[in-house]
Amino acid sequence: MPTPAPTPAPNPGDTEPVSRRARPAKPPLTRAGIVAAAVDVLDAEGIDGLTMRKLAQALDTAAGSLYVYFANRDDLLIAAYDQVLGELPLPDPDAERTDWRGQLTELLLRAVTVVGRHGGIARVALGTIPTGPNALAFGEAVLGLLARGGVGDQPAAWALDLLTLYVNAAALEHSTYLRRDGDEQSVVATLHATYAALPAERYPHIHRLRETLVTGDGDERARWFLDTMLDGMLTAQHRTGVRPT
Amino acid sequence: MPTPAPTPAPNPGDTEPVSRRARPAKPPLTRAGIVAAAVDVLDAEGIDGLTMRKLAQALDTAAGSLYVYFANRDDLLIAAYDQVLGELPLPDPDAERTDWRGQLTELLLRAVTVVGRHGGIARVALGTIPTGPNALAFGEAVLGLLARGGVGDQPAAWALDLLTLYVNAAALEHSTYLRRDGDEQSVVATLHATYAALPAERYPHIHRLRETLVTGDGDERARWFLDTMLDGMLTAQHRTGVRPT
DNA sequence: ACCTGAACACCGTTCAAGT
DNA sequence: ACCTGAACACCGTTCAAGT
Repeated sequence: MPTPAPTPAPNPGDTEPVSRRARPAKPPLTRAGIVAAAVDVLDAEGIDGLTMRKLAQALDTAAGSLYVYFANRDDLLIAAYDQVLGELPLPDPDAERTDWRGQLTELLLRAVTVVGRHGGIARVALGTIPTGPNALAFGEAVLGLLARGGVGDQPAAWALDLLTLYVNAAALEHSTYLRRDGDEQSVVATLHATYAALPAERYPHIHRLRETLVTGDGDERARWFLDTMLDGMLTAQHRTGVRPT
Repeated sequence: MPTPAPTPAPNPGDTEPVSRRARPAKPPLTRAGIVAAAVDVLDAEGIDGLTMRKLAQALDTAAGSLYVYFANRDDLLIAAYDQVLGELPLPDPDAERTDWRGQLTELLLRAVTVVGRHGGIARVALGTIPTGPNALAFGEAVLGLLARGGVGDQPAAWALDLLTLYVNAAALEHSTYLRRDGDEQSVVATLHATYAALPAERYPHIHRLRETLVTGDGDERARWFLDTMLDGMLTAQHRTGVRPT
């Protein structure tokens, strides 16, 4: 809620007093204020429930007013995504050589949690490469940790792309688990039932792995992914003689 | 129950052909026919352009009729996704031990291409685990190849999840490149310009890697991903003493 | 059993008119 | 410069009524 600025002292040259008794002169909207409200609506209603009209209502304005600050709904969603990413604490880039691998793991897990808790906003970052300030700061942090691990330039660049993709896809999946209709357990139970009902002759591997396929929560899978990925990258470097500094 | 009104007296000025032969008794709709038409609309208009009303128009029926065959639009999109996956040729599961790694790579690349050429349909497979018949067949094929490579059960299960995620995310990205507004080159050029414009002091790693970050097309990145992933999985197995059969 | 047309309750976006 | 209200051109979904 924006609080009206208190008038400090009667300024002689002030052009202010226009006597607007009709309404107590709402302060103008701002991009920041709109984005903050957008995240609130997002959390309450999900990304599909975040409509220009509902957002305007939450801000006590008309839908058309939003177009002064955002070109369209997509533009607004992109801003909301970057706002959400801003909740993610990043490792200090100047910190001395602590455990880069552990830090990268924690950063990745936190990113999935943060993005995944905001009603499917992850969807706007899939299919495009986010370039908002917080997305860039995240990228910079990841590249910094990879560089400290001695990962080469091209692998690091591609790894950033892949990690971003993973974070958003995992976050989106997490979002769907958090929906009203069913928790993670029931989703997993349904999936398991689907696998268990398959004919073993036609789907021998799925049938054999029907338990294994649904084993492990998001954290466990994310850790496995990152470990495997980094092992693979370091193996390749070992082969080509590159060494961590 | 109200008695149906008797047939009204024929209107003499009626120019409308009363005979039913005017229209040759349209055959009833089918799920398969609707899905096929849906993919056509999808290819022409993209996933956001695939509306129940446009699809009905393409089928020369009313939008409401579609709800006899599909519970809602999401249900239809899921069916369209599986239909698209059906275009993907799968390796013969009975083939004798040929190059499993090469086959897996080709399967992955083809999957990205096939799913990516259909107007963003990949989006419906992100955030959920597809369980249509063709999605299951794809999963069975991937698990088969991994098993032939001697990959353990849990890594194989998680790898399937990860590969599915990658295919759909990469396909979605590919779809956005194929949109009318800009080809891949212009998207990449814009991204590169964004990186190049960043202050080097605040984003040293991104600035240093501004060229490297935009190097490599989808194929190259997919190959790198799979190679790295498999290297990592086989390394871990090597550590724990598991051996390919 | 299936299809139709109309209705309902919404959308994003634009724009003349106000302040 | 910003906001408002109304309008435009759409949506997904439901349902009584027809065949």
